[in-house]
Amino acid sequence: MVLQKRLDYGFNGYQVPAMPRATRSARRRGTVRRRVEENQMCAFDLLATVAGNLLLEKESTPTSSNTSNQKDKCSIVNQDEQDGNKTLKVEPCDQGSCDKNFFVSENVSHAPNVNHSSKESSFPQNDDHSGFTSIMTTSNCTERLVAKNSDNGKIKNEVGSFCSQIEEGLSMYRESGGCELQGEAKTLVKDESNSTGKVLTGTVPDMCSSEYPAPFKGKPPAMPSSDSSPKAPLCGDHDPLSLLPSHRDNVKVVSRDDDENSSGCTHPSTTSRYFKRASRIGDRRIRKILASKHWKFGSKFKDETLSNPDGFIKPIYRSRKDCYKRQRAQMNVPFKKRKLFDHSTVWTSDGGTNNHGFFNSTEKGIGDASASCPKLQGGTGKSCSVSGQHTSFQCRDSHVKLRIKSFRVPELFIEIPETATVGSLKRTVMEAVTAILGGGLHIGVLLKGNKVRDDNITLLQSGISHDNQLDALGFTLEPNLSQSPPPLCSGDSPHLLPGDAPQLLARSPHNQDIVDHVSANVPPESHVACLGNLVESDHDSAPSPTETSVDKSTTDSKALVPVPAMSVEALSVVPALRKSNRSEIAQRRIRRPFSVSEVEALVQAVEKLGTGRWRDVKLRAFDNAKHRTYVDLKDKWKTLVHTARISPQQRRGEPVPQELLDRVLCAHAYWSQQQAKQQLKQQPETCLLL
DNA sequence: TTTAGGG
DNA sequence: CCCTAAA
Repeated sequence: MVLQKRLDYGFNGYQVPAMPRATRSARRRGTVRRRVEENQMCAFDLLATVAGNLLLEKESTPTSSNTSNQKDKCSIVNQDEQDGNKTLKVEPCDQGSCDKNFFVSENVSHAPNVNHSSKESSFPQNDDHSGFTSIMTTSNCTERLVAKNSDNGKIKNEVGSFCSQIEEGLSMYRESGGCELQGEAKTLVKDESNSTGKVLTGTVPDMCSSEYPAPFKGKPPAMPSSDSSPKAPLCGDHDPLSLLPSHRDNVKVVSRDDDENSSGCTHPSTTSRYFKRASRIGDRRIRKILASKHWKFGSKFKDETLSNPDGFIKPIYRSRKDCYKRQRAQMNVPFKKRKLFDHSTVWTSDGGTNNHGFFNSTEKGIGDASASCPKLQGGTGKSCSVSGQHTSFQCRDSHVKLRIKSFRVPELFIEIPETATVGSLKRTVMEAVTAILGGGLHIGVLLKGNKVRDDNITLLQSGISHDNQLDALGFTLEPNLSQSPPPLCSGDSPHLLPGDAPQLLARSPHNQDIVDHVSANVPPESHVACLGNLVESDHDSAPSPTETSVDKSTTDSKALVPVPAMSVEALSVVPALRKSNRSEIAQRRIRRPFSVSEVEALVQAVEKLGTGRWRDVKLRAFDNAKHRTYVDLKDKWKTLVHTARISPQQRRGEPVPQELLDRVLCAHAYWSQQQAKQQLKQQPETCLLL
């Protein structure tokens, strides 16, 4: 069975300067967007191809019988199962079957995301900010190496082995801090973790200060630093160089750095919320800040144009770092405000000569892409609709032939300064599209407006094979939301991000230093471009090997992405590593049990601040732990109180020292009393007033 | 955005 | 942890 699909990527819409809202759902969208952004670099080349005409061809082994039980074969979207048959190949139209195969299949499309692991060794309980901030940084880099064979445009399909290679190869970046591609070694980032990483395991001195309510003064909380984080073996660190693909003629290395971490500020909100906020913020930021400022630096990059030897023009992604640095330098923004800078989704794209263009895929746009489709049950969604036609349908041989006239790209929102050139606009759009494409696309199948979710049913079973249904058949491109679960190495230490892409940013996980942009090191003229992608580090000590949180994947991406022109590998590789199937955009955050040290910190903070001031508690004791929101802390306190009241036998999970539980009860009682007193005081007052 | 609580 | 009403 051969399905030939021609893909025309159309924009569902893009807006120039319009920035969509920020709704609660932004969180999800933000996440999605983030993901997209994360991977954006991915397929530049693909983009080019897309711009032209793409043929999506699916070749599946023909099933001789209609009753083929081989479900997979019928599914257009692949699943996890690696079935060669399910692979979608994107090929240039003119070549019906050449070796250029872009694998779009999900199987392959797992981006090598990295996990990030972060670890906070302890809660820095510094009072506030001064000393160190925590940050973890993990940058996840999404990296892609794409090899291009310039000859004849033939691309070698080396996906299988390549994927693994890449991942490993990338890891090297992290360690060495430099990558060498094609004989060019560029230092992208230095991993400073070793040098700067100090583990803070102590108690915060001030905790014992007089602030502590009288009742507790007597017992200054001792902070056991139980948290020493064992360093897990670095997974994925292998001899990178050897693994790096050497055959690529042209490798484009793009590094994206997220500066989120660099700011070093922690956000009180949940990670997922971060995204939401981030995206929103990002927009705002883009709108407001970039609009006015970006071109300050914009000019700076003007001259940077990179073109491949073979005449391929490669857009260079500059790191936003520069921009951000300036901004930061200019403003000493208070904690809350600084948040705004986090997760900015904007990166300056100077595709060569102009860098005025900023591309921002808003949550909505991207989010819709992925999210809306499923919702489109009534009919094909605007953004998701794909005009598809079947050129022919042959029941007899049980082959379904489809011709997809065009694919619609989910909404793209682009903001670009008025002063930007048309060329930059084009590039910006291109980048936006690339970002989406590079994000590891999923193909959605819509039948009469309903999304066909079950990939295992046959076309026959789904009804797609019915002639009359073909008109109702639609395909959608969906951002790949799936997260790549961190490798099994659940190292607490950030260094360990096993499967991760090389982390470009210097991280000092333990001391949680602020990571500054390392990307600065990258010479402008180098082919290494940095895309600014903010990395959200959550250095949580939570070892969650199985973690697949969206947040993480989205957040962590810092990447150095070598993107060779038109390489199949890029697509196949990147996506391949990615975990799939989680199309759910918003996933429940992974569970991260509080460690004893965290509990300690929490108890200490609550003893001091009382209940009801969770934000302060967060700031005080968990400022570095981005993944602990004040809500989380509040919830934890709730459970702690509960735990303290029940018998030890009934308790589950990591045992909390009785001493701590006692303090919990004590503090809880104390503050409850205080609260009651407060109310009593107020009662009379109100009465008097009345 | 935070708090406070229920789920 | 999530979700939300309230503030």
